[in-house]
Amino acid sequence: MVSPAEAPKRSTYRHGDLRNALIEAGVDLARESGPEAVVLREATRRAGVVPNAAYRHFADRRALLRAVSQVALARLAVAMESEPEDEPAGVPAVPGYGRILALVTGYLRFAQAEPGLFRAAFSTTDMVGTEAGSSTEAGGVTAFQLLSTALDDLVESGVLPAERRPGAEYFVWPAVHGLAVLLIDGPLRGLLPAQAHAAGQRLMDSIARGI
Amino acid sequence: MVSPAEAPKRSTYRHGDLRNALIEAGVDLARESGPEAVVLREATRRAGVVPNAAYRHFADRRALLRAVSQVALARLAVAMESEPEDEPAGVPAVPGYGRILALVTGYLRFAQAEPGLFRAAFSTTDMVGTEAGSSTEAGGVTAFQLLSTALDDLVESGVLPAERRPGAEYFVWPAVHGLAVLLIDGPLRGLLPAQAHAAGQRLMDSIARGI
DNA sequence: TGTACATCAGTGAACGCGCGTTCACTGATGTAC
DNA sequence: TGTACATCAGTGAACGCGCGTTCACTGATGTAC
Repeated sequence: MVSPAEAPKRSTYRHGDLRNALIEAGVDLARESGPEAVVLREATRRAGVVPNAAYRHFADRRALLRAVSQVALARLAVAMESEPEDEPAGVPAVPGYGRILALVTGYLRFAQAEPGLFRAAFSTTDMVGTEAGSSTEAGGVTAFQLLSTALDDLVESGVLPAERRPGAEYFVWPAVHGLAVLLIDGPLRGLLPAQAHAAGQRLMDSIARGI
Repeated sequence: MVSPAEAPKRSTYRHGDLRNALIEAGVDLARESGPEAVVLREATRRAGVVPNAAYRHFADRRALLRAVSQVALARLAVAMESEPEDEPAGVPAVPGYGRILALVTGYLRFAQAEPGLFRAAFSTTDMVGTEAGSSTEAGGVTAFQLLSTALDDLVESGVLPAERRPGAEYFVWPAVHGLAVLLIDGPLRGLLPAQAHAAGQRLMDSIARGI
């Protein structure tokens, strides 16, 4: 129903890189309709392969979803890092603050631009490298880590008093994440990206004051 | 599979209050496994009724979920309001601040005690009375409204400068909601209620400073 | 360089499942006379 | 107080669907000789 000729007829018997093809299909599904749409049969269909072929590469449906989730987390991190660090008038140019603002803006922008993928990122139970300092296996850096080191830098440059540092990410992150979530499917859903950006700015101001 | 004798054999032909029975069953399902578990057939099963009987009271599955969601929102509000307003040592007794702290604590406590119901509360698209000041039809008051009026009181009692008031709930609420969400299925999942409470306290301190 | 063979990725067919939803029905209840 | 009847809440049976998952298979590929 999605598209008539979804399956790209293989010429070879072997697929070649089915595992990644399935993950990519799963990512597409998540983008379109969120994590609950990451469905084994549809993923195999899109990869042009028979349903049970997936079991050569994933133990079960959850395993595929987990892989998709990790990709989503990685993309979120990339979106945060690649957000340009522009510092307009208003705020005095505090070193390191612009960095955090950019990360947060990237976070919110990603959530709004890719709600399905954003939800998929946080849909699975085991999140990589966010807690207890476990390093990322997938070869990326997580949103949480980006924020943490940015806060560390803030301390290092003397902007943030060291005694305020501990646990600061448990304050900043929830605030941003909460705004993102409410923007996606909460009562703030209707907001345009521009309005969302403004809300993010205001949030960041308050956070800066709070820290 | 859930329970052997789930269906409470009716003696009368008519059920009497099937609509509410279905909602109540739906609420139970949400409590047990979240909004995606709110399933028409199971709800009718628990109400001791044949599946299609539900269509006398709900247009479709989504309509039932919507009703369940409203109940969940109402219960969240009740949990917030009934949270005792104790003000321990540390913080100076600012009038109205204890109230907000209690609301927030109730919010977090509910999210952690009833994660499935909490998720169900925010699962549906049309949330009652949260935006544009639409009043609650269900006869309750929403979390958002509680917070807003508490902030109003804070201004009235002179604690919060009036110029800081506009949009304050768009800062406080996301922060609290974000913490709640991350506590439920995010990387902060493992935290014990006591730890969560501490995190909430710290968050509130930061918020108070931020406001 | 050529042949035999083991590996194992993808096939084909099938399963049981629970779901949402539609249909024509039936029989308890409340109302009009 | 009693009877006829309309209403409409719940019944019974069935539909088509897509899902996850298992089974024995097959045939392309890479390796050993």
